[in-house]
Amino acid sequence: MEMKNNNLENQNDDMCEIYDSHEEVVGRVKERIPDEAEFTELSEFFKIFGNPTRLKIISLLSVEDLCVCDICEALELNQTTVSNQLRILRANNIVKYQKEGKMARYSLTDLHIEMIYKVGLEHILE
Amino acid sequence: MEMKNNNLENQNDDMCEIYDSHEEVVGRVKERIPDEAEFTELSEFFKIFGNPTRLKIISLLSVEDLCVCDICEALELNQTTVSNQLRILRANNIVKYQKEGKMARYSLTDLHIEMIYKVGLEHILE
DNA sequence: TTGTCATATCATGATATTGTGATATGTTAA
DNA sequence: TTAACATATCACAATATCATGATATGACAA
Repeated sequence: MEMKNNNLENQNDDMCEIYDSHEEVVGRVKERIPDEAEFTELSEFFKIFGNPTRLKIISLLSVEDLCVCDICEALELNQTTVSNQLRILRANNIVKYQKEGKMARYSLTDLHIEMIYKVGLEHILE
Repeated sequence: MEMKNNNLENQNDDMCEIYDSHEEVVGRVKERIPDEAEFTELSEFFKIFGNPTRLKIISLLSVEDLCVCDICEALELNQTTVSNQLRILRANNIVKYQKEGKMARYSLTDLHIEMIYKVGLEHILE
């Protein structure tokens, strides 16, 4: 298709009254988006929300802080699965925990997590 | 480990002054979370945000509506890649489009998308 | 110490997702 | 008609992610 090479030369002007030329538009929007590294980091962050088990954990913790075994019971999942997902959630700064004897009490890192979860839920329910 | 079978019998009471019994807690939080189907749908929805190319498209469209070739140019990606990701974004109700001659002008479906994107960005930048 | 419990880590096969080349569709202009 | 362009779909190899079994760690009780 060789779009890249041709695109700037053969602009069709049939919509210039309504919209700016493509060249102008492209230049303008390019300036206003984050850089590569931030997109990578952000996509890693959102990837965490893209798994039902992790979402369930986030959902539980948005109600109240819980230890691992309570999460296992509430979700009827085995301990390895929950623990593995908690590790991923921890590594991505989505949950934090506090050791209490042999237990580990997990909670959400901050309000952003709850907001994102709730806005998403709102979106799919409407 | 057989946690499931033992858990209800051998509750350790050493934290009952501070926290409710595990049984109570588990019962209570279980009631307050969505059902299986909603978690599946929500995770499919969030999965879309977990890819840098799609995030870039969302980011561009949060600045202004764009046609496919402008997106290709702005992101320096080939047309197939962009078109494929746009299909996924469409299928998941994240972008919509309007045909204008041979062009297709894409925009974000609603404000939820922009909110989620921006809260996420805020989270990783802090 | 030894045992048990709560949790974490490692390894892995099954499955899903990625970007992209090849190709198709549909629109406009000549 | 034919050609050129904008966009969409298909097919696929490379890569990533999943849940889970096996196993390790670390705390407390006996």
